[in-house]
Amino acid sequence: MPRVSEEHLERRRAQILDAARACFIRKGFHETSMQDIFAESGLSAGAVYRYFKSKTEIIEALASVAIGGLAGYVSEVLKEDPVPPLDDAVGRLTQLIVTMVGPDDTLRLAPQAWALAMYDEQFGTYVRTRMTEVRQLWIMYVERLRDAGMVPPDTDCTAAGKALFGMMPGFVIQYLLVGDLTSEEFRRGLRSLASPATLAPDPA
Amino acid sequence: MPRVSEEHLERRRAQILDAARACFIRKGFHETSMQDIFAESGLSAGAVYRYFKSKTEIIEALASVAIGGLAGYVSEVLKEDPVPPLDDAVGRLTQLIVTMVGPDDTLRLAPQAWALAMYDEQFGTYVRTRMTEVRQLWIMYVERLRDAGMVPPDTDCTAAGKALFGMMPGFVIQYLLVGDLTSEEFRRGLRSLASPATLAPDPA
Amino acid sequence: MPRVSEEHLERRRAQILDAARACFIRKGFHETSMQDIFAESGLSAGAVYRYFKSKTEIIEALASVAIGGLAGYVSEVLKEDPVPPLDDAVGRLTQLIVTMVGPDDTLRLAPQAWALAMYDEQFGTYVRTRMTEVRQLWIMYVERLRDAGMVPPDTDCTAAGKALFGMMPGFVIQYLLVGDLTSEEFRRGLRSLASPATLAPDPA
Amino acid sequence: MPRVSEEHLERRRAQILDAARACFIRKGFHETSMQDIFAESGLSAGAVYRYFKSKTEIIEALASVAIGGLAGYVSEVLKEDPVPPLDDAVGRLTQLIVTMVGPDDTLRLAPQAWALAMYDEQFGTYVRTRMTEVRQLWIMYVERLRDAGMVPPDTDCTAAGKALFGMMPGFVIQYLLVGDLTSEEFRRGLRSLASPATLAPDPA
DNA sequence: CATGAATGAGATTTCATTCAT
DNA sequence: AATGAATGAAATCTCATTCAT
Repeated sequence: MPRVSEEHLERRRAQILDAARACFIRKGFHETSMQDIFAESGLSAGAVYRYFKSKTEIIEALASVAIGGLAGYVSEVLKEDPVPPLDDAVGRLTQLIVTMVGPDDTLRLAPQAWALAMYDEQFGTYVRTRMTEVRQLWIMYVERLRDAGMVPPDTDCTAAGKALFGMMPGFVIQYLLVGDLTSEEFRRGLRSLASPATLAPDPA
Repeated sequence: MPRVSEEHLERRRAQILDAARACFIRKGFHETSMQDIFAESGLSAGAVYRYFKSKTEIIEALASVAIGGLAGYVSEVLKEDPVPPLDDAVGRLTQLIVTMVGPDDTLRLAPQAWALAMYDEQFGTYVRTRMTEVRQLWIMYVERLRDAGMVPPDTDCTAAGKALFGMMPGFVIQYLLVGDLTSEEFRRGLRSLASPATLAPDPA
Repeated sequence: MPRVSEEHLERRRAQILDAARACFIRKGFHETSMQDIFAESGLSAGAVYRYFKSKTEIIEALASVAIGGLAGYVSEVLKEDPVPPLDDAVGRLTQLIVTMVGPDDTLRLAPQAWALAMYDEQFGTYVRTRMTEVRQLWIMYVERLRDAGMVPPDTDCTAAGKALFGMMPGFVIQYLLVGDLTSEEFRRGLRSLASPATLAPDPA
Repeated sequence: MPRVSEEHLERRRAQILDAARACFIRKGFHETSMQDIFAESGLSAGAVYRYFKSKTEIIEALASVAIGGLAGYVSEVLKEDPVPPLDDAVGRLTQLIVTMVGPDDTLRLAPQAWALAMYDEQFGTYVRTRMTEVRQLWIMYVERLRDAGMVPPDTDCTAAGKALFGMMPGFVIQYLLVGDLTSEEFRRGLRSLASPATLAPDPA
């Protein structure tokens, strides 16, 4: 069935990734065997290996999406003009996470991707790079808050950006794993904490 | 025959867990083979299997520590009297994470444990339970903040507790995986954000 | 449909054999995959299979040439009139081997063909037949030496022919594998040994 | 069944090599599957892989013996004092080949080993080294013939040694593959050719 | 208590070959 | 005539686990 359209090839790749994603969510990267993927996709071994040259390549394709999938949207929200208030920004991004998990479950693989990054040198490097990029968006966002007078002029924007970026994994874990957290509740929680009264007296 | 001291048994178990931990950190749960653990521990297959009846049991032993290891300390800090300010509480607990990673690397397994919990029914249940317990401590902490007048009386303490609890995974990931975040910086970041000026106007 | 010239077909066959030969020399018959041959020839699977109905057929086509390729020339030299002296005959045939390896490397497959003949019933029969034919030429050559008075009248021509034929593999191996033997040196070596003084006293 | 004697280990290795040798002779290195070796040896996959870490290692173990197996004996014969006549030396070594094929068929693998050496870089180097060593014995043998006055004083001993060494592969192939040559016949053939009358007139 | 040889199912990947287009 | 996607059996090797010693 040769001489096949570019679109056909693309569909096949998607078919394989869909199958692999389903398996990985159900059983994990390593407990999923290639046989599982053949069965789930309805393709033969040879067919799958025509599109991906190893299991690792499939894992990395999906894990990369799980890690980088949100990046574009984060940028969109955080660069909005005028600069959105913090609870809006966080609330909309967590909301986005929720809606994205729906149609394309890839985000459910994020914890597995973090785990993989902890011991796989190469994938770890990729993940660190992507995380640093996205975190940089948060840092720039805090700089804009500062320029807008919404945080004090002497704010350590890098530190604040790291703290904000750090809210996302916590939301993801509670949303995906514990399963009892909504975007709205998270936002509400944030709002109540945003007061100097919660802080230790300034050391200065 | 036997007649071996309780202490001896405990030492053997520790020896095996130490070896397994080192392997798991280096290669991950599933890429680590039992033979890797035999080699790292200097024990024979038979010896290891006398103390743990399967690889799963070893994984679960360590993953449980990675998940629950901090629980006791969290309680200590959050129940302190008088109730510590938010940045103190968070700062001390992230500090604790940092110092705990030193002597006993088990915490480095936390991301792998989260990942495992995503698809392993039984372990997932365990993790959810433990997380909920620890999160409950944060919720109670917010209630004490409220009683002390440090957050408004109408605060949704559950929501706020979830938000606070959610800071921890973000710190862990940035600390372990990206490797460029200190406890002090995280705290500083939090402090600058704790202001109503960062928030959208109250919808009410 | 078709309407393709005989010449075209012949060219395609040659193209495939050229590619296969290159692969076989580089990687051996069995380590070479059909996909290697497709790539080397620049043809598709379907195209190759139109001209050869199996990998075995390709191997046999080339192995046969490797075994039988010299036969015609051997005959030419050994049947020359007047009968050439032994060192001339051997020298010219080894020389021929050397010059033949140049333009068409097929001879480099000879050791693989011998090996194949050792365990492949059918190919072994073919090789035995061809070897026996060529060896017969050597035997007839010795008979002519005898008739010309160059070896004693009671010479066992069969035995002597086998001994002479046996020089060829030794030359091929040293030439192809060790790579430090020339036709001229081989001939010189032979000359110095051709003396009754090297022999044990006649048992008679 | 641990804590096993050195001898047991040695027996197992031998058992595996025996099985592999039988398979390799019957089907060739590459047509023999590891399953074939498991079946022939009566051992499990795991057991075989405890003793040899790859199929290649088994092939090389046997191919090395096939190549180097005779070396010790060659030395013994060629260094004998007084220096044995050429037909004796060749006759006794071919005789040795014949008797060695009997009890331990490894020699039957020689053609496969030559073939392998043609394209396997590493094994090729090994084979070249061993061949050069053994050939050196022949060269030294010719030097002793010269010193004993059995060949002319101006003999090119290297060339003559190469020619003599070259008789062996020819004998092996005719003996193993065609199967109609005896050591005695080969020797007889040599004797009849050892006369200056067979040679072209000296060019000098 | 401890050893470590042995098991054998199962993992990933390759490969000769076919056939719809 | 030619393509090349697809097949699926089979290849090599690994691994958690057992049990005779």
